[in-house]
Amino acid sequence: MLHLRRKCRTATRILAGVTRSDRPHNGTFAGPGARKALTLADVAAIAGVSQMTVSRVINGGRDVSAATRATVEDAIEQTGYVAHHAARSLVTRRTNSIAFVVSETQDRFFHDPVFGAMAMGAHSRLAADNLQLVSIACATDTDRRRASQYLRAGHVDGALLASWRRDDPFLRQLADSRVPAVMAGRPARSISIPYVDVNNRTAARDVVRQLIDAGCSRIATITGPLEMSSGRDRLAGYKDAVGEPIAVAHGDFSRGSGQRAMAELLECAPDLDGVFAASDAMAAGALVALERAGRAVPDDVRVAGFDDSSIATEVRPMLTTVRQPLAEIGRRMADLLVDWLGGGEPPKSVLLPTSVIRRESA
Amino acid sequence: MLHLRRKCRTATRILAGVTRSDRPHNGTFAGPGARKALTLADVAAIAGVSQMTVSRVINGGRDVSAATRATVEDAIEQTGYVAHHAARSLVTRRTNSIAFVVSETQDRFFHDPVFGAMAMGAHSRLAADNLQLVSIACATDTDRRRASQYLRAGHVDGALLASWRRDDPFLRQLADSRVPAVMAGRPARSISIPYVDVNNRTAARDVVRQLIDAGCSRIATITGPLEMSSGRDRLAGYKDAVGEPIAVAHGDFSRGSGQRAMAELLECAPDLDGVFAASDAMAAGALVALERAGRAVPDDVRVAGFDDSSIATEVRPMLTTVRQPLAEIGRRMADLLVDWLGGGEPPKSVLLPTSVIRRESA
DNA sequence: TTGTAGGCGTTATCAT
DNA sequence: ATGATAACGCCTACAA
Repeated sequence: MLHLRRKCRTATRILAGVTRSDRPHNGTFAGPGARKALTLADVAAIAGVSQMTVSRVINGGRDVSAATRATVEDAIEQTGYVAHHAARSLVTRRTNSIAFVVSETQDRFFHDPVFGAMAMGAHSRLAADNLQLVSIACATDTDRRRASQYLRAGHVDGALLASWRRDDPFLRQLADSRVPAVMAGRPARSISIPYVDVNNRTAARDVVRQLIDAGCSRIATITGPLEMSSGRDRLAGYKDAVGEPIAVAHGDFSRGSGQRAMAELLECAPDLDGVFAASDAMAAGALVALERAGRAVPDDVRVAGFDDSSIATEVRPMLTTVRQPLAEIGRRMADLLVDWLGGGEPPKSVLLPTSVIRRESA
Repeated sequence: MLHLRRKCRTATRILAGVTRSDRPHNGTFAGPGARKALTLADVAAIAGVSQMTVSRVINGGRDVSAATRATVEDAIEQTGYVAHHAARSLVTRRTNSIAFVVSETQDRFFHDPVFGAMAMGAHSRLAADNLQLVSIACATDTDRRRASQYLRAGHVDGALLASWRRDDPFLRQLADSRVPAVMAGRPARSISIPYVDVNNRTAARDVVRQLIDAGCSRIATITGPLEMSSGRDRLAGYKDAVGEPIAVAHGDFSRGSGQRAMAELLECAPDLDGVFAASDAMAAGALVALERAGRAVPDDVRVAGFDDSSIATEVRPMLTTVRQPLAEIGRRMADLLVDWLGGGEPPKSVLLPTSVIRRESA
C-alpha cells in the first residue's frame, strides 16, 4: 500500500495523535507464583464436577454429556486453565514438541536461509499434528552438552538435526540414547541415525561440469567443513569433474568464510576462470572478493554455488547453483520422525533429487 | 586455509578414499521405548544406595561422602542416566529453559539477522545460568495459539518476545498468565509486559535529518507494520523531521516488502531524492528497486535504513542507518527475565541508546 | 456418563 | 551421611 500526501488523508489522520513515543512504564504484575498455580482440582471445584470429568473435556470431551461439558468449558475459559505440562508428560510420556537442533552459532543459525527453509518445511509438517517446533542452536561444546541434556531429559518427543559434523560425540551420544532423531545429511557410518539427504557428490559434479561446458578450464573450489558429509561429498564431486584440482580453499559454509577463501584462491591461482563454492552463502562471499579484485562475473570468472537458497537470487549476478529441495528436506525429516513416534519403528533414510539451476553467475 | 595442488599433498591424501558417496543405510535402532527408560531407582540399585543419594549426587553432591559419590557417579556414567525432566519439573517448578518467541514465519525468522543478533545476546546471558534457549516462530493464529499454550503449560520458565504487534490478543493472554515474559519493543499501554526498547522516534528523526543535511528535500518513507510500536514510532520520527510527508509506503520490515514499496514510491513520487526505510532489510529491497529503475544511490536518491543489522554492510552501497544495539537488547531482555525468575519481582523496562551510522547510501 | 484409586519419577522433609 | 515417605498434577485403569 502506498499513500501520497494528497491521496491519503485518512491514513495520516489515523496516525495523528497515536505516534508519540511513550516513556517506559510498568503496570502491576502478578509475578510468578503470586497467583497460585491453577490445577485440575480448582477447575473441577468451580465446575462442580470431578477432576476426571474436566480431564475428559480437555482431552477430546468424549463420554461427557453436552451439559456438563459446557459447564466445564466455561470454567476453563473463565480461569484460563492450561494443563501443567510436566504432570501430563509424566504420565503420557509425550511432550508434543519437537526440537530442531543446529550445531551452529545463534548468528549463523539465524543468518543462513538454508535453515529457515528447512525449518519451514518441518514446521508445516509438524503443524498438521499440532506439534510445537522449538529451535536450538549450539555452537560450543558447552552448548552442545546442554542441548544434549535437554533432549535426553525428555523435553521433546524427538529431534531434527542439522549442520552436525558427521562423527560429533554428541551425535553419537544422542544415537545411543532413546531420543528419536532424524538428521539432515549423513552421519558417520558408525552412528545409526536415520537421515534425509541429497546426493551431494553427483550434484556437485554436475554443476562443475556445467562450468566446464561453459568454457572454464581452470576451476578452483571453496569447500565446506570436511567434517561434515556434505562438505566432503561436494569436494569429491568437484574432483570427479575436474580431475586434478587447481586450487582448494576451505570455508565453513558462511558468507564471510567464502569471501576469505576466494581472496586466498585469487592469490594462489590468479589465472583461475571458474569457482565452485559448496554453498550459496560462500558463493556470495566469493562474489564480493571477486568484485574487489576487479574480476567480472561471469566474464572473467564463472561462479557456481550450492543449495539454491534465497541468497542465490538476492546477490548480483544471481547464482548458478545446485537446487536441493530444502523445505522438502525439512518436511521429510519431520515426516520420518512423526512416523517413528507413531509406529515405533526407526524409519529408513531418504535421498532427495537435486538439479542444476543456471542463472547469471555461470 | 588454502591448499594448492602442489603444496598440499597431505590434505589431498587424507581425503582420498573417504569421499565416496554412500548409499542410505540403516543400522539397528533401539526405537523409542525399546529400552525401558532409566530411572533413579535403576541407578540407585546399581550403585547400591538409595534413590535419594543418587539424587543428591546429581544435584550438587553436597552431604555425600566422597566414596559413595564416586560409586554413584560411576553408575551414572555407565548407564548414561539423565533425570527425567517432567518428573523433576513437577516438583521443582523449574524447567531451566527459556523461549524466544517471534511472531513471524519460520522463513522471516531465520532470514532477518535482527533476530539472530538478539538471540545471540540472549543466549550468551542465559548460558551463564545454564539455561537452554529455545526459539519459536509463530506466524499464523494457529501457530500463536499453539505457542501460547506451550508457554502457559509451563514448558519453559519464561519467555523473550520479539516482533509482536503491540496489542496482539496472544500477548494480552500471556500478560494475564503467570508466565514471566519480556518484550523487545513496547506493547500497547494496556498490556503490562516489561520491555527493552530504543527511542525509535528520535532515532528515526535523527537519521532523516541526516538525509536533509545531505541535501535531500523530497524524502519519502517506507514504514514497518503500524501495528507494531517500532513501526509507528519510526514513522512518527520521520514526520518530526520532514513535516509534511512526500509519500508513505507500507512494508512489513522484510526485504521483499521494501522492494515493492520502493517501486510504488517511485511511481507516485518520481521526483523523490531520499528514502527512509524503517528497517535495513527494507532498505536493501529498496536498493534493488532503485537499481532496476536506473536511479543511482546515493547520487540520485539517498537511502537510510534502521537497525544496523548485518544486512547494512552486506549490500552495495552499504547502508547509512540507525544503529540499535541488537545483541545488547537480547542480553538485557534475558537479564531482566533471569532477575525476575530469581527475585520474583517484575523488572522495570529499559531504553537503550541508538546512534546514526553514516555509510555509502546517504 | 461420572467418580475413585493408584502411579508416573523426581525432590523436599524429616528421621536416623 | 544416608534413607524412608510424602507430595507435585495429571491420566489410565476400573468401579459405580
